[in-house]
Amino acid sequence: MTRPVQHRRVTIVDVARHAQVSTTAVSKVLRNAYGTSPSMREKVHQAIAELGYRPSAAARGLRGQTYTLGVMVPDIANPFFPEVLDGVTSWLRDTDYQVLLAPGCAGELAEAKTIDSMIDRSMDGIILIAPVSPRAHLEHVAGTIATVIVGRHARSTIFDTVADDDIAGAALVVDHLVSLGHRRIAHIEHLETEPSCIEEMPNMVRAEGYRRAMRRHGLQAEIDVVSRTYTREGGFTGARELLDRPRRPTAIFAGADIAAMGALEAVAQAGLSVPGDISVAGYDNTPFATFSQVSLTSVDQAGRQIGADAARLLLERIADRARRSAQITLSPTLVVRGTTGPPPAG
Amino acid sequence: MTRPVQHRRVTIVDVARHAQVSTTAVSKVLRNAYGTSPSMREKVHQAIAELGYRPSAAARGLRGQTYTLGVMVPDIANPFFPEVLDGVTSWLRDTDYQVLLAPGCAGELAEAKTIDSMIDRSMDGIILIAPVSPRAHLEHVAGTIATVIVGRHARSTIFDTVADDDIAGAALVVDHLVSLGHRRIAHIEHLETEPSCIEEMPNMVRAEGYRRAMRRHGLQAEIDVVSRTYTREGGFTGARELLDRPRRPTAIFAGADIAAMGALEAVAQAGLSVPGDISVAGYDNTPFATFSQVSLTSVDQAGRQIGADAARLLLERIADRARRSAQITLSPTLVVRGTTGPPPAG
DNA sequence: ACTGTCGTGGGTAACGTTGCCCAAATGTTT
DNA sequence: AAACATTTGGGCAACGTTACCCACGACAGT
Repeated sequence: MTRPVQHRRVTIVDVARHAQVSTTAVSKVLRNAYGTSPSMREKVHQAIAELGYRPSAAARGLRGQTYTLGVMVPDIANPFFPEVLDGVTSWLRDTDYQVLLAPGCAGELAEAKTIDSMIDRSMDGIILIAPVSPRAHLEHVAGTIATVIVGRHARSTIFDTVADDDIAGAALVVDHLVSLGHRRIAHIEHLETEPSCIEEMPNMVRAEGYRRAMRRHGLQAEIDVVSRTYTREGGFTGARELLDRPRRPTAIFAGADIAAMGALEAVAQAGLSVPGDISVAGYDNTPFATFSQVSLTSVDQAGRQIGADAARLLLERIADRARRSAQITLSPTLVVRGTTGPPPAG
Repeated sequence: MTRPVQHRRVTIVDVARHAQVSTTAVSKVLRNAYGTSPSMREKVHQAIAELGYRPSAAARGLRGQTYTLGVMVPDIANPFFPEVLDGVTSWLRDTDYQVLLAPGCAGELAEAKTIDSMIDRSMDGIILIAPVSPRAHLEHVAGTIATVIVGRHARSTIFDTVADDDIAGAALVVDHLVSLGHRRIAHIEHLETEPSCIEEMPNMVRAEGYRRAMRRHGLQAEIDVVSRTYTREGGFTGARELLDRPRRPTAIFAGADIAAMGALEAVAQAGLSVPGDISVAGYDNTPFATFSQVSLTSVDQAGRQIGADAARLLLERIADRARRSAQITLSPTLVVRGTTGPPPAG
């Protein structure tokens, strides 16, 4: 039964004393800065190991770096985001940076609070995934802290962006469905309740891509969009509305797998079969879509790659805040599975 | 085109000057400490608002509190954890605390690194979900930082625990299957590669609960456990092994929904129907299980409640580090759905 | 009038780290 | 041999906040 004594934390001063050098020396070794001899490095490293010293991020933060990167995800329950996160962390594996996730940011207000809290904690940089804040606010944030924005189709001089080509992704789905013989193809989009900087958001671009592709195929008269959210609930009610139409669509393209999931439920509940009576496609190619009982046709936007690129850009921007901004656009691919097929005859 | 000037951060000194009071006064108002008159509070609050002041967590951390709580999750892709997290954040909604998530902790080494990084960042407290570290290490951590452990069936004087009664949960599944007429009920368990403090882990307790329930029904001869991991892959290969048995089980109880998902795939791939040829049950009652196309019978362990309890205990422990430790055990319930039914005749 | 007590406010020294500067010793060029 | 460059190490002052003290005036009870 060891007594849980409250030890005072080992500091750089303890290490310096133990290694018989100055605190400056220890600090230099820690940051492998200029002006350290091999023998000194040796002594210091040994002292660090013997005392089990760990630098205080708080004290470092007060002076500058914290070696902490923040990632904001809009919805932790959406299975697409873990994949992006995985890309981020695996890119940072061999660095000194620690990634921390800020969860639960529903709405512009909560998002601003979350971003502020990351700034307050002196993080070295942040990755914002599909933020809903107005453009001007993002610019302001990026002026304060190194920032990479994922998903938004924006171009700024002070932040970098990584996004999927949502126009192309939506076109892949429409092209696929048209080539199967569909004409009445409907879309379930995500609509923010607070309308700010709409046209930059990935969901809006997907809807626009759908419309353009439909027009390209001469199907402008068949364009049919219902506005919900990218959630199971949104997909469910959206699909139900579509199924109640006098001329029911023969295919539903949901802007996200999680919405497609809800749509599939609505279709099943209506007693219709997939893809016999109606085809359903999603977006994101989440693990759920690959599940063989579901086998959802979906657009793959390479979440891991997005995450890795975002991490890389963030490190570059931390190293040089004034460097030219970069915009990376990744090309999506279509993964055809069992939920899409030819429309019913007649 | 606003020029992105690098503003110096607004500090407590600026606020003090602007409000014509001392920094001490501002600090007191911020923490609503003793010794502030209403008029002073008024002045300070106005100055804070006018300057847009935000306290630096780094500086606060150096002195004591950071108002930051850390949550470690073992696997961000497992859909059960978002639910727990949701419970945590909703309980903390109206407090000054910010929750940060530390992702990706596969294995004991990565876990230790993650915990250390939270301690380095002077977090006020941490919630560890199903940690795999040895008992002694957890005690040591809890001696350094306020700690609540979720999932482990442990009892300590210095950390609190919240767990589901996994023995009872496993029994619910076995009882249900037996009442349907099953006898050959197999179990897919999760086995850590690094074997430390095995018997405390929820997965091991579930397996033990399965064994006890089988014995209670006089089915000790039918006990059949395959060891994998709580992943889709683990469930898939585990189920395949079970299906290849000369005397194939009539029911499979996977220790987690995500493993049950893999098991369902293996069953489908073997050309068997659920629940006609074989029944499948899971654990956690994740959103996936509720999906009507899957309709997985599963044990609900009230993730939101677990998270809320953990948050509450953590705040209590932060307020009083010496208080008696608490152990909360929640009773699971069984949600019967479509993947379980009577065994095939003969 | 004299001692306490209370309410109100401020001064100051940390907390642990790092960037800037300077000093001494050593090596290199003219 | 003198002048200069380079390497090696340390002193010191921040960074922004808070806990601990002390000072002052007002007011109550002797």
